[in-house]
Amino acid sequence: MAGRKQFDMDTALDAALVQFWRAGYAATSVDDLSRATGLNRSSIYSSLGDKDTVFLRCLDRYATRYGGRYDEALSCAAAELPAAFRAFFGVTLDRIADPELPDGCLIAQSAMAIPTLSPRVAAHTKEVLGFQYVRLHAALKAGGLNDHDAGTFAVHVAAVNQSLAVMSRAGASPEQLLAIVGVTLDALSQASRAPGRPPVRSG
Amino acid sequence: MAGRKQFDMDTALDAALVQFWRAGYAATSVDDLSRATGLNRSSIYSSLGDKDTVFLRCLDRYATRYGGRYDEALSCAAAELPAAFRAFFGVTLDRIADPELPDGCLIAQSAMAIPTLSPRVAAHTKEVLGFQYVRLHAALKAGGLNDHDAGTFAVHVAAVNQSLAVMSRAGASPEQLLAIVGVTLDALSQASRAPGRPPVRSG
DNA sequence: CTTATCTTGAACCGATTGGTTCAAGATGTG
DNA sequence: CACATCTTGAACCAATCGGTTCAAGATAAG
Repeated sequence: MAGRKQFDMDTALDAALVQFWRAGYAATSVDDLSRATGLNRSSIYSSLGDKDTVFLRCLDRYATRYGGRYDEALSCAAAELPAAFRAFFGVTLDRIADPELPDGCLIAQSAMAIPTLSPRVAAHTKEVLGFQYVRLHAALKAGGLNDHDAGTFAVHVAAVNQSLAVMSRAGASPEQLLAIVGVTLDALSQASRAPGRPPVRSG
Repeated sequence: MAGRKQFDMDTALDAALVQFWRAGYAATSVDDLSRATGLNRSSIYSSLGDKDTVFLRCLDRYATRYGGRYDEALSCAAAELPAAFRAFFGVTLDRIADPELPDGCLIAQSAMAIPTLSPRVAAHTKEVLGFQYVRLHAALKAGGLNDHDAGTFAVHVAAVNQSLAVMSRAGASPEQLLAIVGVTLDALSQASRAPGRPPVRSG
């Protein structure tokens, strides 16, 4: 028919994603998005939608991209549970080590900001976090853990994974991040080796 | 001399603290502080300082208040290491369970927002986080762990403690939060029982 | 009551917020 | 070229942002 799109939607969304990822929702203005994407203010509203919509798209983009990598890492859980979870944390650690990407985690950041987010965005954030729990729980059961242990470790691993974002932003070294996940991986292989004994005793 | 202060500084600072704690730095305006404290806009600037200063005061207030409780919890580390750390996490869990206080953790929130904070506030946030690490490291050594293990568990415990804030904001149940710390406490008592063997093997 | 201090409300500042509208220009197709 | 689409810059809106100033009022000590 006529003039095609002159900007790359993927590139623009990636730029917006990095902006939100670095500064968070509240500290990112539409002008910031305009600067980051190189798109005009009006183009953002006509092509990407309002701030909330852009943020939701970025959340989905982030979740889809890294969710796939997490799935891949966990795919060998049935055969080698500890190795699978070492790979799982490796996805996060690699992302943190990438100098082109912001530290932290967009999901964790959004979770912290939930009380200030619109109901739409808040609900979506919780949904994405729930997905990760399901993913982890399935992998742990595939690895031979019983239902209770799988639930325990799933929420623990999810929490530790989120904490890497906080600690990296606080200036933790790669060695320190490795130490954080090391304790968890050790506990996991212990539980994996002795599947009969409940690994968590609160007494 | 003349007219005394007519507002309670402690009450006002507590109100400001809760506001920052709930909404974070970026999502809190000076008007929000005015509403929360009940103080007039001009009174805030004359009595509490500008936004950055008020935030710094709240950070200190938060750190002092809960830091003391953490110290108290860890005081029995030399005698009963696992019990001390169960009490340590208990401080955080009790705070989360308190319906009058916001979920999450002001320090963790500030750490996530570091890229958007002023250098002054960012540096202070890192400082406060460093204090907690030192506190944990000392307790772990007092409990009999060697230097390497103490460093490993100190950063792990600090990370897990921060993660409780994220997970609670994301809607995690008290049982799930208990499961998160349960894995860590189990790994710790394991290491405490076998102090010779390094509890973290990355192979 | 006088006086010195504290507190208040309100106005003001320039800048920025999220969001909308529109006319002009760029683009590539037919 | 003519046409339809896409993109742009700019202006505009009401609202809010952080920050400052100041005169009026409240307060309690002397």
